[in-house]
Amino acid sequence: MTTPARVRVAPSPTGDPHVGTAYMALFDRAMADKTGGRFILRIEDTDRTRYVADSEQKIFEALKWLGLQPDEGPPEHGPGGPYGPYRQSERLPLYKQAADELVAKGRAYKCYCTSERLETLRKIQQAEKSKFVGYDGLCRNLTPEQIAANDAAGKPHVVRLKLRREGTIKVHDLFRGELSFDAAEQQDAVMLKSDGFPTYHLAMAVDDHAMKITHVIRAEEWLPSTPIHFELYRAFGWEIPVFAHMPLLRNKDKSKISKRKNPTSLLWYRDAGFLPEALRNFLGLMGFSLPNDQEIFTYQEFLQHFDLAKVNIGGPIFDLQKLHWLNGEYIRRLDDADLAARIVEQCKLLAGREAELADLPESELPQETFLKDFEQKRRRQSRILGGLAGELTARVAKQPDALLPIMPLIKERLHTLVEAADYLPMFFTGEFAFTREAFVPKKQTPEGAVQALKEARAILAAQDFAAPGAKDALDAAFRAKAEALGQKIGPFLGPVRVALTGATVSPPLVESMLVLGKAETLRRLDNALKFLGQA
RNA sequence: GGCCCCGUCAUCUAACGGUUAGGAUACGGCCCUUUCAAGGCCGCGAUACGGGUUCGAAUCCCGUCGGGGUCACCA
Repeated sequence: MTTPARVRVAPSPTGDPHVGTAYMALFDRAMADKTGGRFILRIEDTDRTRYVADSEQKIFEALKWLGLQPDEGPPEHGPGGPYGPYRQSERLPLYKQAADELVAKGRAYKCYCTSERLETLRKIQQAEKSKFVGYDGLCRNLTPEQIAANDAAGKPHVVRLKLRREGTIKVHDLFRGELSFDAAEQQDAVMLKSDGFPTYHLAMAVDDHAMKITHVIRAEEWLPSTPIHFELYRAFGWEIPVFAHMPLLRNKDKSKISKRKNPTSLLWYRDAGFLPEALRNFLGLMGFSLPNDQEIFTYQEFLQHFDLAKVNIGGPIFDLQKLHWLNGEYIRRLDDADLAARIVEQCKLLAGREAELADLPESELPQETFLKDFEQKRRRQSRILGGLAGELTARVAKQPDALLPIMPLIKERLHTLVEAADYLPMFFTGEFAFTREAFVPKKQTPEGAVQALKEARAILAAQDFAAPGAKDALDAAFRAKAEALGQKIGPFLGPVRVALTGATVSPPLVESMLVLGKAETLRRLDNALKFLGQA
């Protein structure tokens, strides 16, 4: 039952690595691991007009980041393998040979129709509301003499698959079972383009066959062209692998996930401070579930329960809000050293990218409210974090565990690494642009603020920060003082918080003071008093 | 529009043909609290609709409706 599967992910290098690629790669990786098989990365670079030079490198990095490395793939980025080359542009002779074979067998033919003719044809068909839209087969029955004449005249041509005109074409899908398509509605698809490059259809079949792929796990958008693929395999006389059409990831409006409505670049998720294991977990939740309502799981746990046949094929909406929650869960489970290291890495990743991370004009911001807020915040936070890179790396270089004491204070406040920007700066600078409003919220008075600062200063000045139990002692002292003044502890510590952190929202105060040290804490209180004109 | 796929809370999903249709996110409330979080408790909230089959249907069948995908010398 579990013969080793050979599966592949086959992205085309046309831009940033896509979240859908990672989604397929996860299920590929699981299928290979579950069966003791192999996971292959094949680069489908047959479209020269859309080729982006550094895309392939990014795809590989993104898969590595997610821990979804292939077992076989282009040797420049990894393991290589016995079925190479793994880049379609390096396999051109194979496709030519395959196309020739089909023509020789009478299963394909040369077509000399111009793209102008094709376009006109399409327009007419659409205008006539014709049931059939597609190539009309004009060149299907060219005589050998006509073909020779065309070739002699140097006319460019494509090679088209010669499909049956009647009956039904049966295909099989792992999830949906047998599916029938009317042969008359299929068109003679192009196999070889006039530039000598293959189309997806030919290249996919030739390579999957040559690479001994057992399971074609791909997106549902391919379902309509599956009849062509089955007929192609049949024309060659090859064994047909199992086809499994995975659901499409969706935008909030249920349309297929797209750049304009949802972040689709894996690099975006990395930049925004999502943990690879959290994103991978989240992708695993899309269409699959573990027993006992378990939502947070390691790859090993996922694998333990994985069964390709149990995938839920209703198209899941990619809910960034839930990923945000899940990422927070993962961050909270990180130990302090790990979290600190990841924050430092994130800082380095973002350093020097201020221009790229500038605020977006309203018109370029996403429409959806959560995403819009997230993107605005994330850009601001990214700039702050990037700016901290130098200071952080310097401190860690001097003292490797310098950040450790801070981690417990911020860990449970983070949902992404980038959100550390909201809490970290106060530990590295005491120079704040104070405003009077911050010190004096509604219902409070300037005198009250000054008094609170002075009282707090007195308590702190009398306390040995290094003493055991310093935290509890300070807690108690602040509490007692607030009570003595007839105040609640919250409002009492308000001005102190602003003095110490420059913000009205911060990590817990007393713990923060202990991290800062007595001298720095007192200095900041004095600065604040000076600002309020009460030094 | 033709063809194809899909249809359980707003979202991700669970439920041998027999459950008060479960969990999670989000949202609301309460508790905890030093701000913000985190955490705890409670609440809101779904089997698209109509027919069958069956003692019994979210589950099987048909239809309707809805959503999506696809109709390139792109993948």
